Amino acid sequence: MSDIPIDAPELEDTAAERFSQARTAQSLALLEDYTEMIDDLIRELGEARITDIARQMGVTHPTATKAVARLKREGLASARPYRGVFLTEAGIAMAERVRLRHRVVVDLLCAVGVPPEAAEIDAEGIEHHVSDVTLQAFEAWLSQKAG
Amino acid sequence: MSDIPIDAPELEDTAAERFSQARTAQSLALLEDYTEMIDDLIRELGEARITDIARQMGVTHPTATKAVARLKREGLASARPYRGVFLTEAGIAMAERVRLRHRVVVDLLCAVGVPPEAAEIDAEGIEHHVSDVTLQAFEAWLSQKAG
DNA sequence: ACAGAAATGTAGCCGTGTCTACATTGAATG
DNA sequence: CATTCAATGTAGACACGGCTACATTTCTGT
Ligand SMILES: [Mn+2]
Ligand SMILES: [Mn+2]
Ligand SMILES: [Mn+2]
Ligand SMILES: [Mn+2]
Repeated sequence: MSDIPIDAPELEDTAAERFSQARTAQSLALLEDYTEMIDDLIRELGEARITDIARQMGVTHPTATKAVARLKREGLASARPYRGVFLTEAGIAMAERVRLRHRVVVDLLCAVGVPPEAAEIDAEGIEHHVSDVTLQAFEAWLSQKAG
Repeated sequence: MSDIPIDAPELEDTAAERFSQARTAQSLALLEDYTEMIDDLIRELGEARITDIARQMGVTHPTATKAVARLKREGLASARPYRGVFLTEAGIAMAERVRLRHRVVVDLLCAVGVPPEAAEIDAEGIEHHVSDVTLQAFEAWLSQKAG
């Protein structure tokens, strides 16, 4: 690196980096959705059971079990057989971060005229691809618009 | 359906639908990125070779080959051994649709103050989760802002 | 306390997307 | 024309995320 030949094409080389970053973001999406949603369940019901997690995600219970196994493997959750699922500190942190992003994305979509129903649906996918700098820009724009 | 019990919780049932739609959108993301990018290559270089496709996507050439196989299977591309890859009518249509969405998303992000570099990166993931109604809202908002 | 129902666990299948390693083909160079 | 190298094909491994089917455990109502 730092070896950028003068006049090199190199125009396209950045595309690979974009796609790569999008793939990385996507690989985190499932973890983000599960942590946020498990946190929701704990807040609302006092616990997060596999059945509820599965229903909430729209998947079967073995799929939810596998996802929780991955959460545990990545240090985001803890669970013991036949007991509810709990989030670690890291899991709670991820849940809160993703909840904030979800809300801000929905707010921004609504603010530019997207119907709330569509905003809520699209935000579920968009949120995972909003970088910190973009999130800050959204927040700044929203507060400037309101204030 | 049409059997909505009065006072039912049912609040959470919509979440599953959101997640499900996000998963569907994601399953199309790879096809969209490849069609758009192959179309770009054909425009710029006159042909889309596996090596170029792979470099552009930031993957190895067997990965690109498999992706092209899926494009063919889904009727979006055609290719014969040791020849370049071509898009079908459906593939070209998808490429153009996705290119429009990409551009509109970047424009909107920039318009609300996201730095162009970040806008370009984030748009690569966001574009796949922008529904038609949201796209229209973006376009309306942008043209209203400009006009 | 017990039987039945509900929840959870587990095994194993499939499709996808990534990779490495190796085989084959095509193109360029002398 | 022969050699060599780049491009392409192909095989096979792995991780992931979805599913069905079946086993086990826990909860619940009588
Ligand atoms: Mn989401
Ligand atoms: Mn969300
Ligand atoms: Mn993309
Ligand atoms: Mn794009």
